[in-house]
Amino acid sequence: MRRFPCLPRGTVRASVHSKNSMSRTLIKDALNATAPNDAILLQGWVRTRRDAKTFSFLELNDGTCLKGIQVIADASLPNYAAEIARAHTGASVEVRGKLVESKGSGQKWEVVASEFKILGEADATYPLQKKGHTLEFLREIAHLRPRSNLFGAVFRVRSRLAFAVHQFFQSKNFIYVHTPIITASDAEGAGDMFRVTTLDLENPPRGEDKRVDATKDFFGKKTFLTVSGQLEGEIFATALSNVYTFGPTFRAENSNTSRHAAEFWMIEPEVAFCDLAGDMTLAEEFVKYLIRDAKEHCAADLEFFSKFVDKELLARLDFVLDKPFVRCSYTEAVEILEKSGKQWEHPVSWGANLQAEHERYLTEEHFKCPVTVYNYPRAIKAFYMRKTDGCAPDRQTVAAMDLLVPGIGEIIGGSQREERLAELREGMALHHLDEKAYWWYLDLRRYGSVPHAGFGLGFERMLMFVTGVSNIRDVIPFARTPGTADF
RNA sequence: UGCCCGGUAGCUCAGUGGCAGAGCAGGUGACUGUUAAUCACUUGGUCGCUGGUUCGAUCCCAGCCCGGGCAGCCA
Repeated sequence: MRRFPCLPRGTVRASVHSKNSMSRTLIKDALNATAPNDAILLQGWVRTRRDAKTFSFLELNDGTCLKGIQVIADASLPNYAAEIARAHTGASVEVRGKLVESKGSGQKWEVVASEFKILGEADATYPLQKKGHTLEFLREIAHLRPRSNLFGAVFRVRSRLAFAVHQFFQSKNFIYVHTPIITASDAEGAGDMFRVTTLDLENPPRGEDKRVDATKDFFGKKTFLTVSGQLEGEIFATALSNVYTFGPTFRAENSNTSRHAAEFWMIEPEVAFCDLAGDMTLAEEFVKYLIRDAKEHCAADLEFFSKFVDKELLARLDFVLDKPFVRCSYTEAVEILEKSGKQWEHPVSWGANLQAEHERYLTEEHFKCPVTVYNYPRAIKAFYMRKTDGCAPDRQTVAAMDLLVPGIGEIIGGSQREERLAELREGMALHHLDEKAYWWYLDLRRYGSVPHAGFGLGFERMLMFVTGVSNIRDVIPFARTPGTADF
């Protein structure tokens, strides 16, 4: 659909093939009208039809907002008998008529049709019914589910929040960096990677040792889909000061949970001249900004979620906005868990990773609030995290932090990075990494190194938190999970 | 990948070792400024697949496939 800049905001030229040039009004704008309108053109999909003796009610939705608009099609319309019978749920239609104040209750405006045309019929096999469907069923018809109330709302919020991500960082003078999707570094430690290759898998080139010869591959070496843009982000942070990435991320783990996907979108800010405390503050501000933005710009959609998905959603979002997030060191967290008197499936002890049950207890039961846990044992965290000064030898920690939220668990993971060359090399040795593969990363510490920190926010997990939708597959247009890459 | 639960009409589900059920959707009719309208009637089935037990299996057993939940991995 072509947009014409001369038209008022929200109007779109109906079609270059139209008999006349009346502009399309989006249903969102029609519902927000401040005055009646004698000539209006609506285009959208029929949600439901109710027939009276001498006319029909049609509820029309075009995805621009949650609500549909009520259209009155009178039996005196010349094509009424033929067309109205075809106006089933799901059909696409074009309506010309008058926007008038509704005689019925339940809506302010409605459209009395003077012309009514079915553009695309939807017969009885159309899978979306007026009744509610299970999320599992809707996943199987991911090509049609955006036409449902829930998924329309989810993807409107997704779009808005993606925009808000940029607004937040741009307003703080962060530079947006496009880090590569294809990467040759296979030891970032963030999980299994998808191999990228153009080699003939049936008959790959082999070296003298009979092993597949990766030097014959497209890039002359083994390559993978990125699991994180962080290392490249650090390159730009140590040049442009404040940067962020926002793009797709890939993990080839065989994870079958409601909060893992093989392809997801991650936001990774990286801040030069910043320590862990500053990193935690930025994370908290960021999360609150996104929530506030959704509440402001997606109010109707959020109300829908709180009515049909999670009754406590709005109260929880307000609560999160009102309170400062709790900050709790790993060592304190372990003490809390040990003193809780709970029977843990996974035992708690200093040095062991916090398990989901532990994280859930901290954020949902003990603090009842988002919690940032920081300073984790060095042995269980990544090589690039900054070694904490002055630790007891058997309790060495690094400046890592995880932001935990009720219902979802970890939504952000971040750290202050090790900026000291000697300590970084020590960390790499500890994790058995080959320095040669990271020569450029080490160079950042050789030349003008600065303290810096950053984190990764899982965009879909944030959407789950904001919408109350409890499965990650339902906040991604087309989810990629083990065994599933449909559409 | 491990543990657990499920798969019966288009959808949501009930059910039984012996003729396959309901609600909704669809169809027909009635009624109505209706709001997931209402009322009456009505069409609709490879009971996930394969094999086994049995006179007889949708039901019991085994294997497989698919979906979901939880755990691990993490964002």
